[in-house]
Amino acid sequence: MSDPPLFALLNEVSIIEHLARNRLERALPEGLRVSHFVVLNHLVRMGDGRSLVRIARAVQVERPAMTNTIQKLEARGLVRLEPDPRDGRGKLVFLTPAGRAARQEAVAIAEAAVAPVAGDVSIADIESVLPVLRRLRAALDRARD
Amino acid sequence: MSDPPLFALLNEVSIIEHLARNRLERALPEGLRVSHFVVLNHLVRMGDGRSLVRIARAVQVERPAMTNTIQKLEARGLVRLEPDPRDGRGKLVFLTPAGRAARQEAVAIAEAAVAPVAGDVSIADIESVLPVLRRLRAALDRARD
DNA sequence: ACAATATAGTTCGACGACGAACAAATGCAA
DNA sequence: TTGCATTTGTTCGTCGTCGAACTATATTGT
Repeated sequence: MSDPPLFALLNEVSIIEHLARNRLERALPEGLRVSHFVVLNHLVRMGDGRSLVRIARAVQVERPAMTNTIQKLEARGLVRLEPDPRDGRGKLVFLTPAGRAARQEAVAIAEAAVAPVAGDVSIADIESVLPVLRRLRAALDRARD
Repeated sequence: MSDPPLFALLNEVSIIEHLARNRLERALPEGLRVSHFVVLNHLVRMGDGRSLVRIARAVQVERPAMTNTIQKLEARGLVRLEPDPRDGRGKLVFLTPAGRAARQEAVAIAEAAVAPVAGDVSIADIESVLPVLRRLRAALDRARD
């Protein structure tokens, strides 16, 4: 009656994701959602000037969700849009200075939010686990239609 | 400019959760949501005759979400409700035979859905990873207000 | 016993994400 | 070139989850 190991793993993953997301959501400044933070983070780390679809694919949301997120970020002045000079359909997303500042602040908040658990999971633990998770992620990504 | 290891871990977790959830959602029979499946699964594994709040806490959703989920399950005849004889406010949730059958079918579907990734992640991999994740989950759970 | 507080379940309004469908622009094929 | 399929970003309708607020019942403190 016990679960296959992969189920147990996905179950843990699901609960961790939920707890971490809720925790971060509450810690972030009023109105800045986790989805916004993820996009800001992505743009800082991978470079801005990317199209909506490209960002959407990278952070695993559908295009309408990204339209919504980017509109919120633009309304907050954290992001600026320009038409793609090479593709009349596309828009390119650029970070504003305010966007970079907000991201930096959010990272600090996020670090503080997860700090309490750092004592229970060591760096070595994490690094032993990461390769497997990356492989799992890659496999799931590949298996996606 | 690189992430703290714990961030990288949570990032992988978040993506894996998203991919796995989407994949399962599409594989499940029409109208049976992942949230429904999670509840059925919980009742089979941990025993039925539990209250809504208790189930809600176990599967990490808020009470209104559980009210909604249980109402859907009841409408489908997968679950039956009885007043708690020891607490006039409470309702106890019981699985119906149809509910157990639906769960069994859903488990088979879920197993088939994740089968393609089994080749990339061995049982040994999973078991090496599980203890760390459980510790992380417990830490996050404890740190929750 | 009785008032104050907490808890179970629900309803409500807001919000984010999804799939479907659309217009505009691009790419490909004959 | 012209016609068809693809892609980009958007809008729309639906749905699930959340927090706040409410009723009814329990529990606690005095």
